[in-house]
Amino acid sequence: MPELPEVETITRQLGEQVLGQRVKGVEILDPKLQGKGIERIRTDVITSLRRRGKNIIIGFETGLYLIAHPRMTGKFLWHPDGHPLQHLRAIFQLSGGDLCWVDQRRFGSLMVSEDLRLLSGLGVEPLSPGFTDGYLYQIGQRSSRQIKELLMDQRRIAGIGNIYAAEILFSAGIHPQRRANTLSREEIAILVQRTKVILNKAIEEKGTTIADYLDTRGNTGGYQKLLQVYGRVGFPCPHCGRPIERIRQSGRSTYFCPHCQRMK
DNA sequence: CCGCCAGCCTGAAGGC
DNA sequence: TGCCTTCAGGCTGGCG
Repeated sequence: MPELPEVETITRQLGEQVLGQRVKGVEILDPKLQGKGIERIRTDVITSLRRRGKNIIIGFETGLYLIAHPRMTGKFLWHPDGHPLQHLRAIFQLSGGDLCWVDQRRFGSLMVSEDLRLLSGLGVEPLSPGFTDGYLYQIGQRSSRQIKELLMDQRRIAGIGNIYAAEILFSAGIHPQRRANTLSREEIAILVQRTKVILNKAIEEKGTTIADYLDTRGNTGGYQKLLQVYGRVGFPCPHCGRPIERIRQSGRSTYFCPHCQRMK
């Protein structure tokens, strides 16, 4: 579920909440999480917190890393003392409290490794200097895929999912089914610029909560108030007032304004 | 390389 | 009330 802004929020909060703490014990409640090496971090001190794409990377003094991917419903909750927790899948008992991994649908993954090569297939970070007009134009020219699919291809660009892809394309005025290799340099430049603006704004708002997402404090995000098209089928387009439509792309819903986002 | 689909899971919501 | 279908923010692997 979470995309880049949500995972960035989680990572920043964990940096404030658990950096420097020592692991006292680990309890794995979901059998699917067995065999991932998680028990190896039994007494380590947390020395770094990073994000790569939609992955949260917790580094330890021993050189181990815990790599967490929330998929649809995975989340870390820091020290939710006293509150009964549904869908609790793992508990990291730290010197300052409990870090709980909660995941209703159990698609999320946790794994421990000494190197981060398993993340080497991820594409450029969209908020890094490497995500330029030239880069997107180059990968676009080599692809006849629909532009929304390309934006969400984690091997090319790491961190954009279904919500922000729709919002970025609306903001750029580009139809989600446009073939990537038909976009002009001007359209590509707008796309890159809007991607950075929207992702940064969403981070500022601590992410988007549609149904399930919570940050590590158990709070919802704020960007759902700013969504222009996502989930808004039938509502008036904020630009032209015509109804927002929903289509299917590769089995997933895409929301857009057919008037403001033309095919040609 | 590409697109499409099932599968992985659980729960909410809507139709009848 | 209950039963059934559909839908959900992600990703992988298999097929053609």
